[in-house]
Amino acid sequence: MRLSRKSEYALLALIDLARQHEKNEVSKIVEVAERNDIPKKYLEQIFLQLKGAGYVRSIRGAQGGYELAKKPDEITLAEIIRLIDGPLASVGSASLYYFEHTPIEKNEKLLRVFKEIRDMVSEKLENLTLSQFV
Amino acid sequence: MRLSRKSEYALLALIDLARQHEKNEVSKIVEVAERNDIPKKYLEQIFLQLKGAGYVRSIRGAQGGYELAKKPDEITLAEIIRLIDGPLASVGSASLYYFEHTPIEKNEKLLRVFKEIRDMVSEKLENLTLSQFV
DNA sequence: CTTATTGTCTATAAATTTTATAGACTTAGT
DNA sequence: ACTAAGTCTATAAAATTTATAGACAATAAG
Repeated sequence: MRLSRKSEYALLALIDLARQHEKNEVSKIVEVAERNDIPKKYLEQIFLQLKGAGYVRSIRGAQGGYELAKKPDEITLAEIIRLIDGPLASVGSASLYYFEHTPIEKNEKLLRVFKEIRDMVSEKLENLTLSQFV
Repeated sequence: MRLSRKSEYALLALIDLARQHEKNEVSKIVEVAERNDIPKKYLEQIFLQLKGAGYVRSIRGAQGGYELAKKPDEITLAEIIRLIDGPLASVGSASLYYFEHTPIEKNEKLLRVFKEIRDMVSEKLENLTLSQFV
């Protein structure tokens, strides 16, 4: 899978929150944005999406901000990338979570190769959590 | 990396040519297109690109067509995908052939993960040739 | 030597995705 | 009240993907 800029931002922002998590601190969007060179307005949207999926919690109003909604070791790279970018697989027809028919199915051996690659990639990303990157 | 439809078409078309290669036969674009359900006009462009890169040869005029310019076991999946889609890596900053700076470089450990994934994927695709799929 | 067949080349278009930016609104602390 | 922060929805600019169109060039067959 190709990571979008948005996924890269999401991972960096979550790791940032994971660091604050250790200090039991809440971060404002603008702080996370500045620390990681992420456009603030874009990060707002990303956090909303992460919040909708239950990875972060927000506190509104003055002195508000964001914090992780789970422990850093309970959030894997795989689920974040799937949330933001969709399939980990290289082709839709090799994807489990986002299957769709694509021309490559015409050649079974070829399809098998991309399923094997998907397996290697998922295995790796599903076993890495935010806690490994703080 | 995410494979584009175009890459899927290119692989299928090349494998088709590899089959004809065994019979020492030339294929017309329209034949390859029909056998593999590829839009003919799109396949024209793909073949032109593959020709430019030296993977296929064309014979012009009546009774013309396309054939492989190399032996099937001399063409790897990796090089075709790189030609059509660019980087195998998930992020530009983990790519050797198409390196570019991206935000993820801010976290070295994270970058290392995507370099490891790139290595696994390249290793696999560089060791598979068209001959394995005829 | 004319015609039919097939590849060549370049432009363009439609759709989708990516990468944001804008601004009005809501909530909560002081 | 006022200010600081998150919320929500719309929109836009750019890039990429996925083709389609059509005029042109080369070659074989009759």
